Amino acid sequence: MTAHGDDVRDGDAHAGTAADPQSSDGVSIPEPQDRARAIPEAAVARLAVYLRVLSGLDEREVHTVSSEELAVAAGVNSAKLRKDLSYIGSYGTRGVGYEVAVLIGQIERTLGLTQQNRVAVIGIGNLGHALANYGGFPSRGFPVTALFDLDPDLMGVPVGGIPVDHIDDIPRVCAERDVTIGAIATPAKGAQEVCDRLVRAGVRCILNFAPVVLQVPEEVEVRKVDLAVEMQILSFHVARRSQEAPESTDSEDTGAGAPQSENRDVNTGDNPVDGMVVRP
Amino acid sequence: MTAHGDDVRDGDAHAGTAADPQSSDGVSIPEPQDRARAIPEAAVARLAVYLRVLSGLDEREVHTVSSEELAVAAGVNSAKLRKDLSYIGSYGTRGVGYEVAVLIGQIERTLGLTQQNRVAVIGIGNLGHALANYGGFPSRGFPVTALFDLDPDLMGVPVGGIPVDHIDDIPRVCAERDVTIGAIATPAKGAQEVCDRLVRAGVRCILNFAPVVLQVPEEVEVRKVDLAVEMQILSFHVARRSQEAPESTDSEDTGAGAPQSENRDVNTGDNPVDGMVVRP
DNA sequence: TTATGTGAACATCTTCACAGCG
DNA sequence: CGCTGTGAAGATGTTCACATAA
Repeated sequence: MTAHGDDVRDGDAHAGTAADPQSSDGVSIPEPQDRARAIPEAAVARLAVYLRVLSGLDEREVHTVSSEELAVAAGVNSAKLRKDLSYIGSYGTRGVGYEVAVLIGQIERTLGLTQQNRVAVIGIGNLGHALANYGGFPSRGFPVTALFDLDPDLMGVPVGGIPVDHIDDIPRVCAERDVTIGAIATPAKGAQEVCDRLVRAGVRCILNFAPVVLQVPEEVEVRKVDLAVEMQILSFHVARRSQEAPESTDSEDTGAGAPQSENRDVNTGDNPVDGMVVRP
Repeated sequence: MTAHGDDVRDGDAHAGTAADPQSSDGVSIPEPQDRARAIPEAAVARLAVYLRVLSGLDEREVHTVSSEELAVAAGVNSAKLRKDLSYIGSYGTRGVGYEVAVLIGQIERTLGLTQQNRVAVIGIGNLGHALANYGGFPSRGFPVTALFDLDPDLMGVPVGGIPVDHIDDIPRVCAERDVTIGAIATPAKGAQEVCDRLVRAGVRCILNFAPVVLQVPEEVEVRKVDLAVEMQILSFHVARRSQEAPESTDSEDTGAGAPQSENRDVNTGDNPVDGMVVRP
C-alpha cells in the first residue's frame, strides 16, 4: 500500500510570484498537475505540535512569540519552524514575531479543525475505554460518536456516555452518525475485518492501534500507532548505545543532575487518556 | 502516505551519521566519525514491522519468502525492503528469497531484542492499565516491571500482577529493577516532572504518551505517541480530500465493494492492548 | 536593529534498474 | 532465469544564511 500516488506534491508552495522557478536544465520536467495544497507531510505533523504549544501560550495570556521561542517549546529548530509556518502563509511580523491568536487560527484552518470529525472506536477493551473516555480528544474537534465491539455483554452499555454497538452495525451506525474517522483498537485478529467494514461504510481515515499492517484501497488514509514497533525502536537505541559507549559508570554523567529543560512549563493540553491526576 | 512508520521524532534527532563509502564525486568530504552502525532511522522502524510479519509467517510454517511477498505483507515496496535488509547484512539467496527463521534472528539481533528491556509505566489510568496488562509487549522482550502513580488509593494495588508504587519512589524502584524504558502515561501536567525523575533515575529511553513536548538531555531518547497529533493529521487529509474532490456522492465509489487486500491473513501478533476478542 | 521569510546547499530517504549469484 | 543486493538517480526533508520588512 504505502500510499496513494499523490500525497506530498512538489514543494513550490504558494503560487503567486514567478510562474517558473528555473526553467533551465532540460532534465527537470516541470511537474504534472501542480496543486497549491503542497504542505510537506512532515510539516503537517509538526503544525499540530505547534498548535498545542500555542494553545498553552494562549491560556497563559501570552500574545506574541518569536520563532525561536516557539521552536524551543516545540522541540525543533527555528529555521524549520519558520519554514513550516511559511507553508501556510505569512502571518508573522518581521522584527517582532507571531501573534499567537492568529497562528492558532491559521493552523486550525489548515488542519481542517474548523469542521468536526466524528470518531468511531472499534474494540472496547482497555485502550478502547481510554479512547472513549477521551471525550472529544484534546483541542476539541474530534467527538467520539460511536463505539463497537462484539462482546454481547457490552452491547448497549454506555462507555464514556456512548452506548456500544455490535460491529455488524458498523455500516448503519457510521452512516447515521456521519463518522469520518475510525479508530481500530481491536486485537490483531479482527483488525483487517473491521477495517474492511469501515471502508465499506465509507470511512476514509483510519487510526490503527492493532499490530497489523492493514490493506486498504488507496483512497483510504491509515495512520498507525504501534506500541511494539515503538518499543523495538527504543530497544535498538538502547542496544546501539551500550555497544558504542563501553562505559559502565553507574553514577551520574556529566552535567547537572537535573536535566536541562528550558521552557518546561509552556505546554498545556492536559489529560492524555487517563484519569490520574499528577500534581507534582 | 498512508501508514507511515516513522512518526515525528522528538528533540533534536541526532544526526544519523551517513557513513558509506560514496567516494565518487569529488565534492563529498568523507565525513568525520564514520561509524558502521549506520542504519537509517526510518529503516529501523520498518525492520520492526518486517519482524512482525515474519513471525506470522513462521507460525504458519512458511519457511521462505521473496522480497516481493514480504514487501506486500508489510506494505512497502520491494526495493525498499531489500535495501532495508541489506543494512543488516546479506541473508538472502538470489533466485530464491529469504529464510524466514534467519531473517527473524538477524532482525532481532539488530534491534537488540536478544536482551530484555524492563519497562516502567508511569500513570495508571486507562492507558496505564492497558500498558500494564499488555504483559510483556508483543514479540516479547519488554516485561513491564514497575508501575507508578500518585493516587494513594492505588499504592500497592497490583495491576497486571505488578504492584503500583508512588512516583516518589521512581529512583529507587527503577534502580532496583533495572528499568531501561519508561512509558509516561500521565496527564500533560505531570509529564515533564515524571520525565525528569526517570532521567535522574538513569532511564535513557522514554515512550511518551502525554501531550507535551518533553525537554530532555540529548543522551536521552524520546519517542512520542500523540493521539491528538495523529487525529489532526487525519483531519488535515480529510479536509484536503474534500476540497480537492468536489464530489459529494454518498453511495459507493468505483471498484469492488470489498477493498482489495492481498494477504490479509499473514500477520499475527495478536492483542494490542485490550481484552476484547474479535473473531469475525 | 531585530526577527521573518526563503533561495539554495546539504542531508536523508526512496525508487529505479540492472549487475551478478544461484 | 529469478531474485537478491546495490550504485546511482530522484524525491523529500532540513539547515544555512541573508535579503528584507517593520
